[in-house]
Amino acid sequence: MDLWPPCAVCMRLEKAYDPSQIEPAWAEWWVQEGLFRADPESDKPVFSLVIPPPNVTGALHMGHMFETSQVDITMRWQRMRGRSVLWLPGTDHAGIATQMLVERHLAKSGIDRLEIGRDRFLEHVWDWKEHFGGRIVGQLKRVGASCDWTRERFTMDTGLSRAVTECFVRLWERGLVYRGEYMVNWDPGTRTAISDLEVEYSPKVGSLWYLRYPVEGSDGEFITVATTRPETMLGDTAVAVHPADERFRHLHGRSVTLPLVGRSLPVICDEFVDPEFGTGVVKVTPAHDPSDFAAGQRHGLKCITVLDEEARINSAGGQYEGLDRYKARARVVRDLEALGLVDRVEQYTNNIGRSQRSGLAVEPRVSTQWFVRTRTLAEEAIRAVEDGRTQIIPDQWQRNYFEWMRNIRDWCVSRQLWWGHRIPAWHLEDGSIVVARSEREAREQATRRGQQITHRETDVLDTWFSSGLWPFSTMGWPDDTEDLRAFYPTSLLNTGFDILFFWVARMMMLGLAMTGEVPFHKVFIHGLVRDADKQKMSKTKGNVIDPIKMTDQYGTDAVRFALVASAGQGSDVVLKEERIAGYRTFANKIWNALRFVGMSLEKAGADVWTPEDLARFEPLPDEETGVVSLADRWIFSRLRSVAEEANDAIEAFRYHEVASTLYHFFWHEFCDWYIELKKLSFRSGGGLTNGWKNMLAATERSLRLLHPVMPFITEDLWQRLTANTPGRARSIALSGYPQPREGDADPLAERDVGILQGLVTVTRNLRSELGLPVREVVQGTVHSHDQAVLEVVAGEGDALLKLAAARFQGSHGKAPAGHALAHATEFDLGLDLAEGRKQAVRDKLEKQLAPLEKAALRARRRLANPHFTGKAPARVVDSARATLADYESRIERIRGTLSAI
RNA sequence: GGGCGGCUAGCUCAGUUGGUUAGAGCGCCUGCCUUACAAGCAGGAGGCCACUGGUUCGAGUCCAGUGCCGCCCA
Repeated sequence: MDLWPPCAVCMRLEKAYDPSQIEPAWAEWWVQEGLFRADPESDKPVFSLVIPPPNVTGALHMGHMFETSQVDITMRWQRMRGRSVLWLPGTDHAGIATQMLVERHLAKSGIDRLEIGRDRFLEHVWDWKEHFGGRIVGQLKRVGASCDWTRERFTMDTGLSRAVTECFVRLWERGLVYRGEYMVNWDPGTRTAISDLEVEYSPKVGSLWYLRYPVEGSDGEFITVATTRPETMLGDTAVAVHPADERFRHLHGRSVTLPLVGRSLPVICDEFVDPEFGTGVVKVTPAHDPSDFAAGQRHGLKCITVLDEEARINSAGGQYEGLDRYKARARVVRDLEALGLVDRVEQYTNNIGRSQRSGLAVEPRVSTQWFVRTRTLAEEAIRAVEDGRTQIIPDQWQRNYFEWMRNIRDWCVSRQLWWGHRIPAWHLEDGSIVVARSEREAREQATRRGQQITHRETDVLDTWFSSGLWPFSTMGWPDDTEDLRAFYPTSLLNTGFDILFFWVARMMMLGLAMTGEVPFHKVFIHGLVRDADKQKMSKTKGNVIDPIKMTDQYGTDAVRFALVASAGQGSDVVLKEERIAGYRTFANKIWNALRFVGMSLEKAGADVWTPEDLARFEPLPDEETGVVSLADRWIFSRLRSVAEEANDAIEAFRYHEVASTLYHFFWHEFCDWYIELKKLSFRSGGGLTNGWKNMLAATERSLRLLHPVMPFITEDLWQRLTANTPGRARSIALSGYPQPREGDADPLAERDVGILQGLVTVTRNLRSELGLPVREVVQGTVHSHDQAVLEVVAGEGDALLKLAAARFQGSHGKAPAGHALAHATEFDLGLDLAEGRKQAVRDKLEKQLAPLEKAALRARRRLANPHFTGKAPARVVDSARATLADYESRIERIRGTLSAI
């Protein structure tokens, strides 16, 4: 990439940072250069992660962006600190969602999938995938996700499909897959079974109808049943009462007649009946209600299905055949009313289960489906978390995981769809089934049984079945590959709590069952991205903030920073555009700081530096005086602390802490104090002095600290800063992450800069409170008992003049009465002022006195308490004494000043 | 019905094992175009840490209860 022709100092930057000028090019360069390619042969320690594969037809939303930002921080950090990193990207075929999308698309051109047939339809879906599948991948590249794009996978790739078949066959062979007629959640919209997890419940106000069924052999006697779904009465095969319910003892062993149909229904006794609900008598419809289905099994009742795949009444519904379930309901009620069999109707609110996909009310339906037996799989998955092989962070999610796993039900994995992994089962002439890795293998099995294959199973597998294999199917399983050996189990999974059960739990179960190992050692669960009103972002609400739009407008770095800085560990992000704009100004600050450093270096005539100059850990002394400047000692010490905090925070997934630490350091320490102090020693034409070398090293190290969080601007500036440095890394992403070294701490420098900052701040404050002209140099005296303060006053006169516009004399001891105007812990400060300012001084000091006296009173009371001095640890008591002494000293000095002026 | 989380400045949120006068960003007020940045600089105001009780020498932090908000499961 030759965006930057070599120049003496490649730092002639525009005044304002414009991310759109640099980001797309760097994003492309990172991919082209293959900087993030994983090396299975590396002997470095490994850090690996697979991306939660987004839907292949999807577009990047803020949730992806948030997750990607966090992961990218971790991955770039791991890479910079010398790990062999694999970040494996890819996409998911998203069975139902994609099939619906393509069906809708085809419908617009008047094409019906049932007319064109399975094969033609699948061709259309693949076309669609080729056409739109690249979008989200391109967006991930654009926002700088440092994935190994050479390893991109898709859940329907040949290799992954083979893994799906292999897994299914192995589960079948172990008796962990079974097929049978059971009640499942049926989505009449997509006309497929769906799993329990794909049903979303919401309360809906409806009616509770009380229907009267005539008792047989007892003329004129009725029993009344309560139901929310009168149309299902067409499929009733019994009525039930609780065995201990005395009210209905006389009905035991009797029968009733089902109105409209005329069928005779036995009265059964079963404890599933709640005597408190309705009348205490319930109609039993085994084909259309889960608990009725179970009761039907217990009592050997017939199961009469009256609804078809689209929830219309079928031929078993007699005169109602062909009616939609809601129309049928109205007709049934009307007809019963006409017969006087509707006793009454009450308003009733119940929870309606809706399909996550179609939004239609789910219909409990008996059908033949494939299930994974989950109990033993779940037990192993629970154990793996209990014994710490996999750690869930933050740990509150562990409880949810255990709770769900312990109450898990068998997993319905068959879907009546076309787009997905077709179940590797073949039907034989005698109605039996073989499960096999291939049609040939199936034929062999059939032959052994003396049978012929009639056809292959038409159902496909739940999308989450293939997603459940993702951590190892993507690395070549079931073969024993180099990647699997190097990178599996993966180190970390970063994902949202919304798919903890859908995905994480299934990966745990299938991973352990197939590979004998946990799929990942740590799971970090992040929160949701919400809008400014804390609402979930959704297309239907129209409140989505498009990450790509924000990226184009403010820069990826700003969007990433806003996302990670806005969320405490594991908590939701409330995202406002102003916040993103705020971090663009931070990027601009960095840009200008580097612009200034570059310009100044150019003026100084320094243009070439060595890697050693950049990697310096100890500041160099001034060539003439042989002394290391206070500013340099201080910034090197601060860099050490910040490196420590940043490393610790990233390691522990405290991303918001990384963000705020770096933000504060760069802006309020590096820019506000370090650069300002260094300006004092800037000279033209002096070349690359030691002072410059120190600044260069500090600047470069700051960029490296920031890189994982703000990859684009730091890459760009780092490339410019090091353009003429021989032997440097190709990219900042491949340079080292700053590590704290014990010897780099300089507590004396930190103390002295603290004093300097105190003097400057107190002076500025006085200046503002007293209304002194901003740049008028004032004279004054600093009184202190502390030798360190007097040394700073004597040694940092230039800094005080520049930063506080003041010339100070040091004076040992207390200030004479009335001379000082400000009283800090370590010093009194006096300025030479005209008389007229005295009242302002008085106001200011009196304002300070009140809270100080309150605090002193509290401290005094505490120290007077013998329980405190007796029981609290000595260090706490000592520090309380010191604090009180400080309060009292300041109060006394302020009072002294007040009475003297 | 069972479970989980939250309640701290006008807004969005930090606050590690209990220990000085509770922090940040944004917003607000005042003054500055100081030779990197007005997307800037300097200064400032603003808080019964939801409520009640308890443990403790000491509670935003630990315990119990109450209220409100949100989420998950049935």
